[in-house]
Amino acid sequence: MKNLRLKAARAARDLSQQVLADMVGVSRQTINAIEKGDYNPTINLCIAICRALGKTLDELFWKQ
Amino acid sequence: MKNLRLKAARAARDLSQQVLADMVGVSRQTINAIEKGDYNPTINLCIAICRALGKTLDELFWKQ
DNA sequence: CCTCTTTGTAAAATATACTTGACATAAAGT
DNA sequence: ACTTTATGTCAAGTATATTTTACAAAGAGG
Repeated sequence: MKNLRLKAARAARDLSQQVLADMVGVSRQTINAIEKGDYNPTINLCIAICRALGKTLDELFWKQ
Repeated sequence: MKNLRLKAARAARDLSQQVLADMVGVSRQTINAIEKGDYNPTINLCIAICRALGKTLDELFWKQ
């Protein structure tokens, strides 16, 4: 399923997928795939994304 | 660096690495490596571990 | 002692996260 | 019209997460 919380948090900071990808050191396609929900990123990448967006793991990646 | 919060949470529930590994569907070595801090598990595995131990991502995997 | 459980560790193989390069589309600006 | 930016998607390759098999050491209990 899509990760809309991530998409929203990125939008709230007005960052493109490309810019966020550069900030965390991965390719744009990786960010796109995570938002699309295709796969299963590593925890270190999730943490880097959270830091870039000023959120925590629970806020962006925890599934109730 | 070691993940001592994970080790402590597992100890608090009196689970061996093997039993936790079975609960979340990975090998014992994978749990051992995560506690040892060798590597970088996927987010879905982290979530499964959190569920098994009654913790959240922030409690076990967030780095301040 | 002996056995069983737990943990630590290692090497080789397999599955999959992630990259690179590319193409398509839609929206915004000139 | 043309260009630029943002997003979506795909296929082939590379890096690495995870498995399997195996061995060693320490502690608990019989």
